[in-house]
Amino acid sequence: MKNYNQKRERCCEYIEALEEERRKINVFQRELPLCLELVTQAIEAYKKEISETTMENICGQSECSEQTTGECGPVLDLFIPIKHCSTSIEEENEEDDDDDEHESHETDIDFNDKSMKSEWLKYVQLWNQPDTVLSDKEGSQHEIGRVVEAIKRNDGAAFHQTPCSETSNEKNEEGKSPTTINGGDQKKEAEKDYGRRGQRKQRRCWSQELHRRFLNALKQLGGPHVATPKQIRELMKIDGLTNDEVKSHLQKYRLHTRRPSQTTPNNNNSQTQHFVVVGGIWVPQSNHSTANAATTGGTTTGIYGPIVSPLLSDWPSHSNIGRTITEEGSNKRIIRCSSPAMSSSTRIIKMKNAKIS
DNA sequence: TTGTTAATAT
DNA sequence: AATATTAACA
Repeated sequence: MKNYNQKRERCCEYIEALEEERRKINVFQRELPLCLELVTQAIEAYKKEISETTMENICGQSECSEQTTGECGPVLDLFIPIKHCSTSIEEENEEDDDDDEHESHETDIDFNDKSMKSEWLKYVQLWNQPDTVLSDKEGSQHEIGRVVEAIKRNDGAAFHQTPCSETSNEKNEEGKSPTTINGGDQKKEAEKDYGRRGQRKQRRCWSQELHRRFLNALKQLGGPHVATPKQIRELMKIDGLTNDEVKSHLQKYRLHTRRPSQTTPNNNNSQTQHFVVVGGIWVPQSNHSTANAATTGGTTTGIYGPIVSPLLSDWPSHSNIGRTITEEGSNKRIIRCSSPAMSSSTRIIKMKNAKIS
């Protein structure tokens, strides 16, 4: 009776929300085929349920609906907490994107169901590490587990230029302690896995979100040249993240930072920038005067790109990570900097020292 | 601890 | 080719 109406109404709500979701996802059809499929399936399931409920209502029977509910309800609850705010995954991203202050609540308030779920989702997004996340409630839902797994992989691959490790992710069930998410266990796992043969940790993909946090921390600390790995790690508040990882990422970031800007229009082909050796470094012939600036690693305006802008942009010079894919450079302008690893002041100093001593 | 470099893996 | 991990060194 009223049960029926309620149920029906709820289903309609779900369906509506799902369809909206599907519209959004549709844009990323290519990148998130499974996600799309999942949502579609869910919609179907709910439609089916509605019709079944109708039948029940007519016949006065109530029985088989339980199954369908059991099957697709959890999925929806997992992905679309309609009750609260009809968030989508992306919106969730936005949420902890700009505001940095509310990180405290993050650790405080969770432990009701919803927060647990969002935590879960966060981890799904932030890490490509497959294991240790699905804690419980998979008893009846292998299917969902698989789908989720697939989505995780897909998501990881979709948003990043590097395909992460897509293939090696499917050996994570058995009886392992399923509860933990943090780094300690990851390490242990890694040791277990690679202990015999090698000792390489599983490669970690720096997802957009992760990188955003990284940038955030960087911003707060005053830029890539003053921030230290430890500080960054602490600000990022990702557990399992190690200093070394941050260090490595920071290193890469800095390299990007001091790379030549893409500004030089290569239209004139014979445009090989002429470099001149000044005091042991390569500088563009045009302006020797910037040599000093270049060595300081500070505000170089010479061959090295603008440095302090990265506060807002993802990667200093070029990046097809985040934004629209801006038609990759069809022409390579390789000549750039003569020595790729030629870097900061320390190097120069070292060179000098070496020569002196 | 941090910054670099180089070797190696993905 | 780009990235990530690691070890070694200053």
